[in-house]
Amino acid sequence: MTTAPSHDWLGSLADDRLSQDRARAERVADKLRDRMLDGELTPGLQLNEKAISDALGISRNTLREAFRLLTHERLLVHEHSRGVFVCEPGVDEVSDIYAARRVIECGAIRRWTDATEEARQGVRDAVAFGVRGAAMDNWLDVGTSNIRFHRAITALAGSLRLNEEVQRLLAELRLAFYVMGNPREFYQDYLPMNRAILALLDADAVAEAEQELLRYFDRAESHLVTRLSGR
Amino acid sequence: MTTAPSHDWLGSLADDRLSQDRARAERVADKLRDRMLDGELTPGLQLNEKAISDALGISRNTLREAFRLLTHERLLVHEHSRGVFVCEPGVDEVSDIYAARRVIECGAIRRWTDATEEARQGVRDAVAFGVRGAAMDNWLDVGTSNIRFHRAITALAGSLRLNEEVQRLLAELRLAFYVMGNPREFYQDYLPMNRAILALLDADAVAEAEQELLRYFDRAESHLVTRLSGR
DNA sequence: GCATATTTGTCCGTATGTATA
DNA sequence: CTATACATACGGACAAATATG
Repeated sequence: MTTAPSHDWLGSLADDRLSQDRARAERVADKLRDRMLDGELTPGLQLNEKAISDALGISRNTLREAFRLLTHERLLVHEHSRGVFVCEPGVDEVSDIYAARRVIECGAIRRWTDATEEARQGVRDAVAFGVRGAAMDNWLDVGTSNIRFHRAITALAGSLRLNEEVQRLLAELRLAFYVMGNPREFYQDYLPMNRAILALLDADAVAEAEQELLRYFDRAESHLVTRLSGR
Repeated sequence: MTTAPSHDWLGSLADDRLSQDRARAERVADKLRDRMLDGELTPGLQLNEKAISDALGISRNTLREAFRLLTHERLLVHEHSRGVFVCEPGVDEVSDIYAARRVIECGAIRRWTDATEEARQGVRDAVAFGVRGAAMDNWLDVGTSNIRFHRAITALAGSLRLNEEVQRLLAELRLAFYVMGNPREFYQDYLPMNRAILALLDADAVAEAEQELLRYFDRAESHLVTRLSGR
């Protein structure tokens, strides 16, 4: 596990003062999670308890509770008597995540006709957001639209627990995306696939949409795996 | 939230002394989880920090970390400045759980032909265990065999993350089973269904097996929901 | 409605064990 | 092997919220 001693990112955490009362640990966890998904806290980085708790003006116990939350989300790994580190997902983890996503999202997309109109509209909105982003050459928006698209597909099943699980899986995947330097390279191929899936759904060709979704998973996984194994 | 002041179950927690070194909070969480799934810690019961930490010979901070873990598994609920309570899942929660299980397990069962022989054998073993239990009129074993069966179905997909999620869902569901006084009443109908599903799988009739699995979910959910709403 | 006791939320200081230089 | 740095866990403290009479 590589240990980068730079704590430059600490400043960005302490900018706004945390107010006193409740759920402080969860707010700290939210802050740390944001920094991880921004790419500021890179995979493999060690998180020092004292440095962070001092920077945030909170106690170590509170910070440890935040670490627990993030460890449970698989964004941090905990090595006994060594500390916590930002996860760096490898090939095995990525394959496992895609196996889970294949099951969940393919199961969810079949509910298209049974889903609420609101849920179906969520899928359309996600695609539309990505189309606008691509038109304005904003590939960061295209990336987030892709996330939104897959969360919207999952939401067709109408289960909060399923939604949360997919959100965890996507957050974990985001740490693997770190190896993809250029977001455009990764996402430009997938926006057309999302549009195709939506077109099939709107034509009530649900089985074909599921097949297309499976093709997406195959391509995205192999794309990511080849990048990860070549390091 | 009902608060039962009886702390009789504390003795059974403190029986074997906790050894010193690692992951103490996780072991405490395991102990508490076992007591919940045994039915010793009944839904709605409040867990007193000081009483439990004293009984276990651990500090409050360590116990609070264990609470965090179990809260994240949805086995405990945390009410601010009031404390933690054993979850009592209602109709909405149960429906949500079954919606998630329908997606996950139906997606997983389709992998039957692609799964490893080891995973397929796991399904056969679970059914066989239930058959033996029924023959010996041991309905507790039949109950655990049902849990094993559904975990084995999930394992066909070959994703550790999916397995863990289903395990969480089943643990949460177990708290809802509390309203079913007689385990035999609940399980005796489902063992034949599991046998039928296995027979269809072994005949490579995967689509029919999935349909039968869906029927199981519909029956189990309505069975539980009618019991929960009539209180 | 009020006063009191209990419980929780938050934090500190410290002793101990462990890994790394 | 020693020294240093760090994580682990404990006990105690105090404020704030809640429950009880």
